[in-house]
Amino acid sequence: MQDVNIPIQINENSAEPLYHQIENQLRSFIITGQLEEGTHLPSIREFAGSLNCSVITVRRVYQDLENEGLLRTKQGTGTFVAQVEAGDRENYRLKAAREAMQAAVQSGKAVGCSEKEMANLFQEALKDIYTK
Amino acid sequence: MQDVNIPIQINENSAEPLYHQIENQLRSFIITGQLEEGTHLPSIREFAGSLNCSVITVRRVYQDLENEGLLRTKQGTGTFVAQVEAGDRENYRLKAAREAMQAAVQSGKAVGCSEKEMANLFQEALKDIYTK
Amino acid sequence: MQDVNIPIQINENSAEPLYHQIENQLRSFIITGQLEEGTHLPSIREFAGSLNCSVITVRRVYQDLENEGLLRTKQGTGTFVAQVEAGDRENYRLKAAREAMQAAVQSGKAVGCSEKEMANLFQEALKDIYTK
Amino acid sequence: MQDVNIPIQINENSAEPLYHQIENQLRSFIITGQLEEGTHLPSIREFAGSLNCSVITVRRVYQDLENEGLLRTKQGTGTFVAQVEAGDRENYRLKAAREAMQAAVQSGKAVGCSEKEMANLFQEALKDIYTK
DNA sequence: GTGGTCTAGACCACC
DNA sequence: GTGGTCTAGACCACG
Repeated sequence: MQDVNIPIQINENSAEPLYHQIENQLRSFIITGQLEEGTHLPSIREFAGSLNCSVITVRRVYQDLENEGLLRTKQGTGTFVAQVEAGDRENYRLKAAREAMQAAVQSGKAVGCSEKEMANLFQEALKDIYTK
Repeated sequence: MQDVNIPIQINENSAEPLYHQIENQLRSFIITGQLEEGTHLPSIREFAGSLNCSVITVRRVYQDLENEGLLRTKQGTGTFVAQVEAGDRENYRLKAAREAMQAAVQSGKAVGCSEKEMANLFQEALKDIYTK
Repeated sequence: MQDVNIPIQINENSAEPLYHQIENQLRSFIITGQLEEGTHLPSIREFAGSLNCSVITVRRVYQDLENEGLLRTKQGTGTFVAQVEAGDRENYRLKAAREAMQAAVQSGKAVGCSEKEMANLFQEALKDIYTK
Repeated sequence: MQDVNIPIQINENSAEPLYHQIENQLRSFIITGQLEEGTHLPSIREFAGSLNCSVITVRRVYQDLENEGLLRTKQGTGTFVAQVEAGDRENYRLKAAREAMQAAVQSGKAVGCSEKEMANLFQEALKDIYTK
């Protein structure tokens, strides 16, 4: 149980809601194990200050993730990273990636890409992103 | 110049806005050539009726696609599929697919997927979607 | 799909949060079938007005129940009672009652009640409440 | 007058506030006679240490139970179990159980349980909890 | 018109 | 100090 600094990147120009951006990144940190079980997250007020947003926005993030079972909060004490079962963690980890990939292939098929073209796009994306 | 029936599929449960679903499918039909240049689209009212949605929604769709240069509206006559240059068509065709693929790979990396895992997800998606 | 009047009872003196009271009663109406699938709920503004509370409170209620899968909301259109599978409905229906009953018996055992005493308390409660 | 070890069980995951859990269990021990009149309770600090919680929490517990007349505090000496009249003891004993049972039956009725279903739930709870 | 997001600020309960 | 609830009010996206 220790307090930590959490490097959230906010994109103000994105159409994605603020609370969504924060949620997604925080979820990633938890399910990849970069934030360990029991870690004491910053208080909502503190986090709001460092993110330069409203406490309500942070509260919503914490609450949503608590509903997902990734956080545990105790009144008067703070908010902590919950215990995540190994199986659940693996499911969480692949769920977002799988959904995005299905969507990508779907939209490729919609505009008439062949399987070969899709494979090229995939290799291209892989190279672009994993060598950054 | 002929009037046509356009098979749009609406998913009521999707979080994707209605106008977006229609736009994307109509765009696909145009850039894949399933709707030929000069084709006379249904009137806003008629289309709204057959889609069982508001005329406002269809108006927005036509307007957005006109702004993209895919449609052309003639006062008092109707809305037609515009001329699409071969190069533009190819760009259009790959743009959406490429962006979705980049997003998918990005989100995979975010949750710590290895390149191999991504490749598996890709093959899985390919099989799921192209054999449907 | 029709608009309805929903008789929510607010107890201002209760320690139970306002949004909780509303949620619980609305959930009951849905899972008991008193609100049928597809029913168009009042808009958040309208409901807030008739409940004499903030729109935010109503929004939270709708959102929580949507997360539970009991409601479905479409931007610009409104909020509707979702399709509830028969099995799910039965589970929902008994879950709250079962939990309360377990808690009651637990607390009875904690203060040393015999099984016979508990049975008396149960019969007493049954008579008090079901003959009202 | 003797010092004792008091086996309080804390459930960290419960939504029930910490001070409530402790209060309820301590109250049970007193009214069931498991803690006899005159028993010298641990000091606030000592108890807080063994429960691994804040002294503030224990102070609140002692104070609440003193207000209920179940404890008696003597400056500089400590906190003791007060005299409980036989009638009061019986009232205390049944009060919590009766209230929980009424609440359970109420919530059962709210979701449309028949009296027979309630009886089944009661028997089920009785078996679950009294045979543990 | 509908819901969706974000804000500032108040007051309470808990530790 | 912590989180929990509720408020009023603004602005945007959707139909």
